[in-house]
Amino acid sequence: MKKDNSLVGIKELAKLANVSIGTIDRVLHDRPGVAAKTKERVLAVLQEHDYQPNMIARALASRKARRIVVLIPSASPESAYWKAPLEGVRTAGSEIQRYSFTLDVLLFDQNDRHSFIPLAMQLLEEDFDALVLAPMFHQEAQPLLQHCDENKIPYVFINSDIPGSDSAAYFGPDLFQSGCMSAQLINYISNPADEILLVHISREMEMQHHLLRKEEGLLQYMQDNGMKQKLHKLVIRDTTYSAIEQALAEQLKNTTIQVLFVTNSRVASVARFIEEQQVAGICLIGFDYLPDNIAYLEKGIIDFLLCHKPVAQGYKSVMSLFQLLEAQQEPQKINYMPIDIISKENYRYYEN
Amino acid sequence: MKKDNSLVGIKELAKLANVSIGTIDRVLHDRPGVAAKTKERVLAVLQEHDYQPNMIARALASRKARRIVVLIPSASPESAYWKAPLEGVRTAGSEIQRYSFTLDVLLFDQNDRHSFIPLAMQLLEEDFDALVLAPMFHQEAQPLLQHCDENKIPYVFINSDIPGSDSAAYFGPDLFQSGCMSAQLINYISNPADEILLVHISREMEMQHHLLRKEEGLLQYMQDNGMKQKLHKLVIRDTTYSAIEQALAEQLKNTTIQVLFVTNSRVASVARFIEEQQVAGICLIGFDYLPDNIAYLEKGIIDFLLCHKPVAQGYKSVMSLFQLLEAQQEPQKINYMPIDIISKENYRYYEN
DNA sequence: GTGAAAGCGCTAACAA
DNA sequence: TTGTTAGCGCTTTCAC
Repeated sequence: MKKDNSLVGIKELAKLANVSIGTIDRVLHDRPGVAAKTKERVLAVLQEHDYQPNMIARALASRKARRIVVLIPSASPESAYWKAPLEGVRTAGSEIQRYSFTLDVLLFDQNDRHSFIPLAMQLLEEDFDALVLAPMFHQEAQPLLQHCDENKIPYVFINSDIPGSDSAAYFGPDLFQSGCMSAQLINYISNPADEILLVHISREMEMQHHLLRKEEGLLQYMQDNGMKQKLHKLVIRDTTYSAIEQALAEQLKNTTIQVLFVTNSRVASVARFIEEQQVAGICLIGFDYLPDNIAYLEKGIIDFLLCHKPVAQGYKSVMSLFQLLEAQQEPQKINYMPIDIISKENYRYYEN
Repeated sequence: MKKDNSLVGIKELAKLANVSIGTIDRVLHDRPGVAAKTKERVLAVLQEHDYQPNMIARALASRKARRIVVLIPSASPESAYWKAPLEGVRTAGSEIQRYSFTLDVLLFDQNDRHSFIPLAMQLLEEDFDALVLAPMFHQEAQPLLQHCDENKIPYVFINSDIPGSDSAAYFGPDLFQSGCMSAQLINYISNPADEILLVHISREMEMQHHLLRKEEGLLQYMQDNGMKQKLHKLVIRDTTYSAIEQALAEQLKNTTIQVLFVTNSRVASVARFIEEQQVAGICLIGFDYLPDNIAYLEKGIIDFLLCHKPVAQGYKSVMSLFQLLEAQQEPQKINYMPIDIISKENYRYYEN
């Protein structure tokens, strides 16, 4: 109603509520030691004047540093994916450190659940105010999540979700929809008579779930839109190049494929195969803005990459917790990231 | 060298340089009234300790509000495009007001250069510290830009550029590349035997330049990639629906078109035509994430929309000036925005 | 030229 | 249960 741009400070409020600024501060932070009636009165005044705390003054005055910890996989040379979320996390970290926040990053090996356990254990002993977790290992994460629940430590999931859990938010892809998008793209670039090869390349069980959701989306779209293309499926559990090479050679010997869809970032290996074997006339689609993939996009061997803004995932995960801790601002529960389509003509300006 | 995370404040520096904090502050801000020798000594200490000012304290202490003004077209019901940059500008505005920055938005009618002139004149008289300008009217903007140059007031361009000027930065699309992207998309979804119709819909001369750059990109790509599709071109200068309807009907009577490419956000009018006339088998591509366009995307009448993150353009324009003023951080000169591809399957998660 | 001191809006420790 | 007060690191004014 009033255009008064929140120029009220605790001093004015104190006067208006007939209390001292100390009391205002107490109810602002829901600290004990305020009589119910007083609290009520103060709250009323707060509401009435739509008090907005001056975050700068707050940051300057409070010397207690809050600690956010981030527990995600490390980027391996084999899979550079996690470099991106880490970058976003770091950016957020440097932004919030002005507000006396600390950020600690703990990295585990996504191929080895045993690398996760000690980190999770360690956190049980330590002091922290919020957690960003890539929940690759549901079982192993249980004690940690329980600890958080018990101590009212908020946590958000990044990249994949544990639907049943009490997380404050999820930042990551809508895998099913991502599959639909792939199917639509394939539908546009292919003809009904064409044949499609779907390739899963992964040795991790947890990952499989990721990939299968995409497959489901693809199948659903194909069915809903009456796509007549014949769909072949190839699962490669050995992620070495020689294994991939062999599996592909085998498959392509027996079938004529026009569209090849790789359900994750390993698409570069397939591209390498296509390049080395000089397979012609295949349209190749895969995932993620990674250097290897971009190189093949540039060469025209990969046609499209889908991408879910991994950097933004990291950034937003941290910032949502910052907002929650600093301003009691509850984040949205589910935050699906954009499904970006990257090609040779637009990758240069892409923002991860 | 030292891992000392800039914990030195002006107080310590004062002690180290054997001066008072007042003097430190003077050299920090290059204010007069410091003996050359003293200044030297202080600067040495500053360097040595790699002093990083505490921006929070600075913001809290300084009561002088800096003023950024934004001069862009208003969003009309006819063309909602500018709603998006405005939104980004507003978001940035609310973020930087914490740092005692003010932001004023001045809107002109993009169809009427006479609406621009008084605003530009008015600014010549007023006090402001930085400017965001959508340079639709080059001629009319000259006095203002000159005024800025003379008074060392930094300015950035949004949405379109004036290459020769002294702007601190440009935030907007790479129109040529945008045309290339369109062509690539068309290449994927069409066959060599297909015919393409390129449609420019605009009555503004300045706009024409925008559209022509896209056309150039398209043509270049087609040539470079040996596209055999026949290309027709239609220019519609009357932007009312009936005019568009008539022009399209005329054109489609004489030619069989498989792909229709509209070079701006007016694609919704073309979609309406296709819907009303029940034209079948046409793939429609256009620009911008606007409600009307999205509605037709949803219906399956528009197939793809290209988009250059208009909200982000507004946001970044303002923030770059904020960074420049607040931290003397020079922005990158040219900031081409991403070229996003939006379809029925991914528009839900799109971030403007 | 230089220093001292009073805030900026808030937090937190200490009194009452 | 409440009020008072001393800072947080910096800017700015005023006095020397």
